[in-house]
Amino acid sequence: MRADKAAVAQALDQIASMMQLVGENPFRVRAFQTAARTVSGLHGELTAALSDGTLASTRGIGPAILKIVNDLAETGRSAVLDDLRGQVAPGLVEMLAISGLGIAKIRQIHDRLDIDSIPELEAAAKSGRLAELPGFGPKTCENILKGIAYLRRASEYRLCHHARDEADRIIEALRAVSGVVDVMAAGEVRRWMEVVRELVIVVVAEVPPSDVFVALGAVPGISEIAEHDERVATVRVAGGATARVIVTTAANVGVVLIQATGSEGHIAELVTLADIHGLTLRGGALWRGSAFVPTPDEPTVYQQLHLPCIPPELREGNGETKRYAEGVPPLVGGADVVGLLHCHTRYSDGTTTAEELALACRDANYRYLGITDHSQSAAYAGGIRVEDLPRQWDEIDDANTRLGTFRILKGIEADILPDGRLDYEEDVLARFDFVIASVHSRFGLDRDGMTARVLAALDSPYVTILGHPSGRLLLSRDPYPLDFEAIFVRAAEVGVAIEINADPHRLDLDWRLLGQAREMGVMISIGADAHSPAGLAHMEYGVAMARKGGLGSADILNTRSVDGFLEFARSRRHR
DNA sequence: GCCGTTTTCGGCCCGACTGTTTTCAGTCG
Repeated sequence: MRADKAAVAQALDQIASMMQLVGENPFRVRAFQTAARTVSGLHGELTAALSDGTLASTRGIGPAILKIVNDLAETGRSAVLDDLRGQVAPGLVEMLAISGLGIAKIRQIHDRLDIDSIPELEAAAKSGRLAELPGFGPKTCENILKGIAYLRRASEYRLCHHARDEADRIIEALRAVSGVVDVMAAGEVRRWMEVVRELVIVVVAEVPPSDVFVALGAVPGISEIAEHDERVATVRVAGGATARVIVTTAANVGVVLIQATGSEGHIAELVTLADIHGLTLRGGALWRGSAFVPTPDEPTVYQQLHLPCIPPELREGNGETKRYAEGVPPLVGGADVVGLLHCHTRYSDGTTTAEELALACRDANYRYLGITDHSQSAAYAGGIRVEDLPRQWDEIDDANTRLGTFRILKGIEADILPDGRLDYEEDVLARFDFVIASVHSRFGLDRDGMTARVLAALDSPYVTILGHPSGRLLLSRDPYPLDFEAIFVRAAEVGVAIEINADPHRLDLDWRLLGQAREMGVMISIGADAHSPAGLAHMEYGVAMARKGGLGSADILNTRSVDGFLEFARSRRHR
């Protein structure tokens, strides 16, 4: 096994991108893009899906792509991919990530200006050479420069799920080093930040740090040690990511882990508190006068500072030490969430049936599943036409007879149209168990226009949940401007929940706004936005955001039983 | 390249916005 699901999916996407750049048939390209999504959304291991024939019988995977997936899985290579790599400069593929640049423009840039890298493109845009091309004007050049700047800023960060994968690989390698007792992720990864700039790994070792660093250099996948002092090294791992590795002893791991995890603000709060209690937090250790205070774990440190152990998610320096001096109210946990909401099936842009998703949910100990395919206006996502709804509802009824106490609910993710109306007539909306309303188009409205649009949608008595309320796509699209205070006031008033969309590309509502939403009486719903059974894994990120926002079980709509959830949806219709 | 209650070839996702033009190509969701 040389490549996992993610690596194969990435390779298929690369093939699709390069095929576009060489002018391949767009439908052939789309077949590869669909296959990439299908593979990354596979339930279980790729090897299993290959050997038991699941993948071969999966929709969208034909003989040609199956062979490529097989080759990639077994050897990590594919003749098709290698061939394309010989034809297309990697810089051109990178350009596809620049917003506003598509295939046609990139090909023109390459063919007419002989440009095949982003730095060359940037220079041409600045010099005015680019604006001379037909179809390119000053606005286009300006947008390309903006797009390059955005991409560059974004490239300093990684999405949290990618960061966690990278951290896990490094941790695994470090665990194998002789003399290493324990290895754990700290920093932004441990705080569940939605984007991560720096990986930080703490190593507990019973040998001197220098021994660990020597061994580190020989670990497969770690290409160089960029710098290190007595106990800290910065290493580069395969793929270009860097990580800070901090080595400590078991007697001091409490302080080291706290310092490696907390934001600067959190550490500053702790330093102040230490001072108040006659202690000094300095140099990676805790001191009482000149006496070293052993801290074998984090609770010991917080205890010395007269604090409860503050969960890592909350260590942001937002005054949490003051807020939690009396004790930490219990945060919502993954097991508290019993309903899996916001899922797509083949009726729109999902890859499986409602029943297949339901079985995966039941296996994962959920008690109900809310299917919410896209509504009719979302043509690009294959939104459901009104005439197809009864067929989906029949299938759900049918599946429910086989699922025992598990329950599938009939929902919809209805587009909020530019004027704030929803995407179906009221008599159709009334037939769903619940409705998620989301904006998927016309992101360019100004703050007042967008706020009025969303407020109007909240006024529909059929809306249960406002989906991904800011529209942000982390590291690729900024949120649209919205008056969240006005939205929270209205949502609380009319009894609409607001979603934390758990897709790691979104994590929207922003956790920074959750405290305010709760104070204003807004119910929060955690939505998986799953397009396949693999999407169930999103929930961990959604729950983490809720925890970062300081929310407890009672603040979350889908911790309620199916009856409690339905009651929430219904009560709003009868106000 | 994939698929089939339109079934082995011919169709596959389309409407709207943006910036460029001066009637439309390219991009996006």
